Amino acid sequence: MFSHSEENYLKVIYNLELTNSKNVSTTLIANKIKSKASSVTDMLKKLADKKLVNYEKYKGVSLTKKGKSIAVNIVRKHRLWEVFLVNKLNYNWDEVHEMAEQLEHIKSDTLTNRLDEFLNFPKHDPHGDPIPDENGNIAHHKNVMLSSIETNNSCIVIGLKDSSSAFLKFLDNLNINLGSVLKIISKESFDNSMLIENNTHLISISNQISKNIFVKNL
Amino acid sequence: MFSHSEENYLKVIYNLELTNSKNVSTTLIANKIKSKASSVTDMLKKLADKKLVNYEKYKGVSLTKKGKSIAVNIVRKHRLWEVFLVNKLNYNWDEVHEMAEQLEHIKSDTLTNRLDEFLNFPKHDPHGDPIPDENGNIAHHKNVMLSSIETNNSCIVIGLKDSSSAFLKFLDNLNINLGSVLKIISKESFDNSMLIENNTHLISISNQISKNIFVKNL
DNA sequence: CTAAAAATTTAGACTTGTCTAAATTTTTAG
DNA sequence: CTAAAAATTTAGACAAGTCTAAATTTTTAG
Repeated sequence: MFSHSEENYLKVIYNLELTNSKNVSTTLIANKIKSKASSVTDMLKKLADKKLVNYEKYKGVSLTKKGKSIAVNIVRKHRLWEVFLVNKLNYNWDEVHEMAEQLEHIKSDTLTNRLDEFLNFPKHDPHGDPIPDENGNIAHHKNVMLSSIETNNSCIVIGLKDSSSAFLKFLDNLNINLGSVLKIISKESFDNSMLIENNTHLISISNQISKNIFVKNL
Repeated sequence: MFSHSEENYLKVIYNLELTNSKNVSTTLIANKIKSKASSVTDMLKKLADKKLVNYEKYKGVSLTKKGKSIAVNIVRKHRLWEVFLVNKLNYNWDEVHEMAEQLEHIKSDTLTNRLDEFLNFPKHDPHGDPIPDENGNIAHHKNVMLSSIETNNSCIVIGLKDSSSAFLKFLDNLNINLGSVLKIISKESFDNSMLIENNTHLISISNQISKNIFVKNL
């Protein structure tokens, strides 16, 4: 149906539409997939021919309904395979991205849904990102960041904005995971760092970090 | 490391070396992968440059040690994924080949071995074919075919020579599976068909069928 | 507003893997 | 043994996807 490469572009455009503006620029895509702007232009034309993106020269792209539906399906597969790797094969949350990048392109009408069932219909992947259902419906985080929680309040970690391997390992070292309950002890106004309590440990967290952790107020 | 296509050629050459002569011909490969002889010639040259096959013009190919080791690893992954699909996702043995063809190309140093462990180190895939271990060691069937069993003897089904979807469905209909115990009631000399007993059922089986079922004498 | 900078596209080339048609080699039948 | 048939290789073409370098358009700074 669609090539590995086409699927990758659609997935990347989908993710960039969520985190950036509505129309995604050529350069942004090129950086994300580590290729060149000229290569991206070529592919955008092909995707536009297939009615998967809305593309106008020099104006960037957005996904069409059809393109979005394909992208969401790739995201669904990526996240389900991540759950499989962590829950069934005992990988750590920082180890699964590359494998899932490959597994997300496996084509089968039924495999994804059987995997979903085998994993007990998980709602979130190991980084807290929501998993679209069979029909492409996907819940979205409410944008509550750790940085916005008030002193003396407690919250629970529900997701991450940046799921790079380096960031995940860093959180592991601080003993912060999905579900961790954090209490804000104090906030420093000069650098916006915060002192938080995680079980018995006191941890100082920079603003850069606290702006990348999604939480739910307790 | 190696492309999807290169891996496929190596796997096919490996399988043809087992079932056919030592040197595999261009045409045989072309038929197996449904491409053209000229395409095969091109690829054989590339594989020879990479020291994965021994290739001499007009003489066919054989795998080098390196080529064989890659091929065996692909076969290992293919068969482990088949076990996963049948044992964990409840697919039937005739439904898994195409998915496994895709999954066998997933590249990860550790994934295959973790999958192996998760599946409890299975020795055979759902069609009775042996699964190579981590070091590439692989058991081979003793070539006892159902057709060679004497009247009044019993045997147990341990594997199949032809694992095409059609043949697998056919066996399903006769209620013959891996592990089925079959008793030979009689053999017809004029067409070499045999009458066998499977639990309570009497089944007549043509010689073409009985030559494709591996068994172990009881 | 305008010139320089940045972003984007175009043109042309390259790689991988495939194909058709023609040429060559090997095998086979008589 | 030899001519026809079959198998194999070569030559040249093509599609997908990528790249560099040059041209063009848009954005930005003053």
